[in-house]
Amino acid sequence: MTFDDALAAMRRLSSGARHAHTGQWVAGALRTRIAEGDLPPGTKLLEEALGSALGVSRNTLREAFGILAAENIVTRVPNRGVFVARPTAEDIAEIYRVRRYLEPAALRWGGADSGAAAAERDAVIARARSARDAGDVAAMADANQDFHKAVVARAGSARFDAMMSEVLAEMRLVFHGMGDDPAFHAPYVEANADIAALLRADRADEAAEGMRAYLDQAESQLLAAVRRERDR
Amino acid sequence: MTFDDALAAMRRLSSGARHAHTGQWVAGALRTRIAEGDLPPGTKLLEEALGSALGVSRNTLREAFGILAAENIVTRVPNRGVFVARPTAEDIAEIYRVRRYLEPAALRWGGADSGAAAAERDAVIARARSARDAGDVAAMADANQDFHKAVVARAGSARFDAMMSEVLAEMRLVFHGMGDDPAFHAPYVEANADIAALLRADRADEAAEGMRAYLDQAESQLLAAVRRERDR
DNA sequence: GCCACGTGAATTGTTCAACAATCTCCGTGT
DNA sequence: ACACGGAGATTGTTGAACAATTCACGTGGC
Repeated sequence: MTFDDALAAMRRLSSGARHAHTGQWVAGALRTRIAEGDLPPGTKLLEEALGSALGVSRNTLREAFGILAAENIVTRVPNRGVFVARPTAEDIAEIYRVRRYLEPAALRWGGADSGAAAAERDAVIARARSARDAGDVAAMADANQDFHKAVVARAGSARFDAMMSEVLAEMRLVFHGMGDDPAFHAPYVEANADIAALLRADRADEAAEGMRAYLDQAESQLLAAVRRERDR
Repeated sequence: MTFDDALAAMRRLSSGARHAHTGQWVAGALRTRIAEGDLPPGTKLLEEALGSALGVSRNTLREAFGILAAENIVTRVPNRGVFVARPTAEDIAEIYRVRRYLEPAALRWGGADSGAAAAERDAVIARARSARDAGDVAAMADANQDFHKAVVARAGSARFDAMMSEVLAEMRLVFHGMGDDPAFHAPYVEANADIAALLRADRADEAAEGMRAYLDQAESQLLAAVRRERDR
């Protein structure tokens, strides 16, 4: 049966390509569409339409919805359907609440970091700087997210990594919900560099407190921008 | 249509009782069965059998499995089925990794706590003490979990509360997987009280560091017990 | 004009029956 | 002892069905 196995594997790779992974697959497809900015916040996701578009049954699509709902990327309203999440002010507050504990904790108690980790942070910062100088807002936002992910990675917890990724995915939704102002991300490039410098100098406690102040300021700036957007 | 509505609501409450909630309902039923200790770790959850037992279709049961899998209460092995999770040593390490950041962070940065929060902690500690004196292991474990939940609640984040609940649910699975030693929980009653005292004295930083040491010790003690159990 | 009120269509929640893919178990031959 | 095949059981996925609920819209009363 080995030959048939190989055949089946190839068929799986080329064509439709899945048994026991369809739900994950669909969830992934939707996740990137949403992160990319197609399917903006508030969009209603019709089961029939999406199911036929992706070539999966309504049941399977539903499973994917379950996954995305658990990640807060999508909102399920009973008997009304699922929508691309549109984070509220309270959602933003919760995002920063999470970050304001998670990131400082990872800085404060993450231990002395390996040279590799420090090098990776430096690379991310360099990427952010060149994106800023090139005026590439998307790349700047990406690099910023990568920096904060790297900070949390110091904790070495898969769970925290996942939580941070979810929270940052929600941040993307916030940005997609409003006009993406180029001047918004720029100041944070050097703020990140400052944190990295403190960390490299083994001043973890100061890095942690600096991060808390940083996040406090970022939150109020973002909330102000959102309010401005709402009253426009 | 108000009368028909009321009728429908009553019918819903009395009989089968759900449209748009069945998945949650089933997940909840399974969750308590597992937490209670029926369905011990490693148990295979047959779709056909469980579905008919709970009076739901295989599809709906599957949705419930998805919810529980996201909570790490249940393990999904593709094409093999779902099993009540049997936490490995690495899982235990991850649990304590999470707790070792989350709880100290909540202590350190949770701010001055309200009298209500302090009073609730004291009540929990009193409950733990009387359970210990009465030799009621289950009640002691419950009170201990409540204390640590109260600590994390200082952060005021629904997300952290949920994460802590999940992690503690996994801890229950660990305890169900081994013989529940009465002498195991007892020492932690006073350790909790010490943390609470530091907090009440506004010595948050010491409370945080104390908690880290506490959790370090608890982890190695638990890992040793698990290893002992494995080699039995 | 405008608001309460059905009424019918559209959509979701759930079930059921089927089938393909995969795993498990068990005998067989070597 | 051990690889090799099947037969049966279980999971993964689909499609169609139906009940429950919401939504859109036209009607009538004020």
